[in-house]
Amino acid sequence: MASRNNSKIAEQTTEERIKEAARKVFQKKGFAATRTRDIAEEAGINLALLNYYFRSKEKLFEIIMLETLFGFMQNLAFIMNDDKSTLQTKVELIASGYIDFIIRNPNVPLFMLSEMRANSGGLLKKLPIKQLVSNSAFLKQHRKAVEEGKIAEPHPLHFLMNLLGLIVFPFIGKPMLQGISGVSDNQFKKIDDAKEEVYPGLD
Amino acid sequence: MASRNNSKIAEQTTEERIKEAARKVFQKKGFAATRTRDIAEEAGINLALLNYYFRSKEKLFEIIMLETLFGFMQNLAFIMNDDKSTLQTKVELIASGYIDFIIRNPNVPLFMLSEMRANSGGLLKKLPIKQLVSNSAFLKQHRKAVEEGKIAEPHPLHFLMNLLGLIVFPFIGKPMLQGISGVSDNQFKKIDDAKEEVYPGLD
DNA sequence: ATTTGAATTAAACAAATGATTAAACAAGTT
DNA sequence: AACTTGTTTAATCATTTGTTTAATTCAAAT
Repeated sequence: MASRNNSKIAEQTTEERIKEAARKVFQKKGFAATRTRDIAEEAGINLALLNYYFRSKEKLFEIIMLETLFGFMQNLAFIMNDDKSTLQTKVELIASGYIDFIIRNPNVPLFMLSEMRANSGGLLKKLPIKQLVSNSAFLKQHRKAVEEGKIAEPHPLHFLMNLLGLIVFPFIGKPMLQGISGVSDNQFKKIDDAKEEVYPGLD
Repeated sequence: MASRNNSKIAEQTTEERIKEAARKVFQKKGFAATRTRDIAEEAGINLALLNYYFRSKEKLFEIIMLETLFGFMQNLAFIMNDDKSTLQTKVELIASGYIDFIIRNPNVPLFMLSEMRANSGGLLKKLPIKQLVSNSAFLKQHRKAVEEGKIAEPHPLHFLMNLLGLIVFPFIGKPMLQGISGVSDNQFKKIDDAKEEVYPGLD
């Protein structure tokens, strides 16, 4: 049991500490802008430990990326596979669930979108989300709603993209729009009412 | 028309060549991931010329960023200040105009969103877009439409964000959603019909 | 033809950065 | 105590990267 380092911060192994710091810094600044020394400092550990536990910056990043992707997805997949909830409810749940998620992890959306482009598009294949989505209750309900003429957008992926865009964009676009319009910060507070703006014609 | 070096690449001064290369690489990979040597190579010039014409990587980036911002904005501002077009038409114009813009500059949205966060939020203040938007015809028409109950979203900024999100997100989210769902590329081709999906209940 | 100044190049520099090494340390085992 | 094993640290290495310098080319002006 050499794993207890009671001296300093926590009931937390150094490996966890490094990962947590890496997650924080990576998500905030992206892979390229992150220096291993940033992570080491944030974690309060020696630089060499990063390479001791994880072999390289890339390896560590890949782990963080996968975990981030997974955390982002499981929420969605869970809701989409609920047989009991209606489509309307699902949309609301996805919206409110993701809004909560983004509030807790403000940097994740842009982080994922950015890093997915440059580096790690292939990482998605390591996650079993494809099946989770492809035969979900959501898909069936959506198809039915389209047939009944309740939803204009026939492609479920477009529907999902539009929904996610409505949820995510106010957050990632905030600094830009804010800079443009010079609107104050608390005017943005109401953003989490966004769920009521999402496809209001649904019900 | 004397000084024409028609032999090689272009009717283009090296300074322009560097800027063009810088725009391309910066927009694609972001500031941190871009090496000055990448730009030099892309431009087909000697590395030192980059510092000869533009003093540093930062300076060059700032120029590219400002120009990108401006190009992204002037389109919007122009449409929003047209007194003759209706709000409905404006929305359609903004949508189709931006879709065209994004198709021509696929990397710009994510580039702007990413770099705005980390580096250069203050650059927006160097552009006279604030006024252009704040007393635009769009704003008045939007207010009127809200009073008449034709638009649910009362805040023009939210309205704009939702609109831009609907336009932009399918593009920047494409690699992600595509990876998740494993959908083919040509299924995404129809994306530019997005304008018809934007606030369909308006008319 | 010579001069002049801008444009361009090859080379090098200095700082940053990812990674490694060798030694020290702590804790358990014999 | 001596030994082993996993952990940590300080120092260093090797490469990358932004920038600079000094020399060279080139085109126009004198």
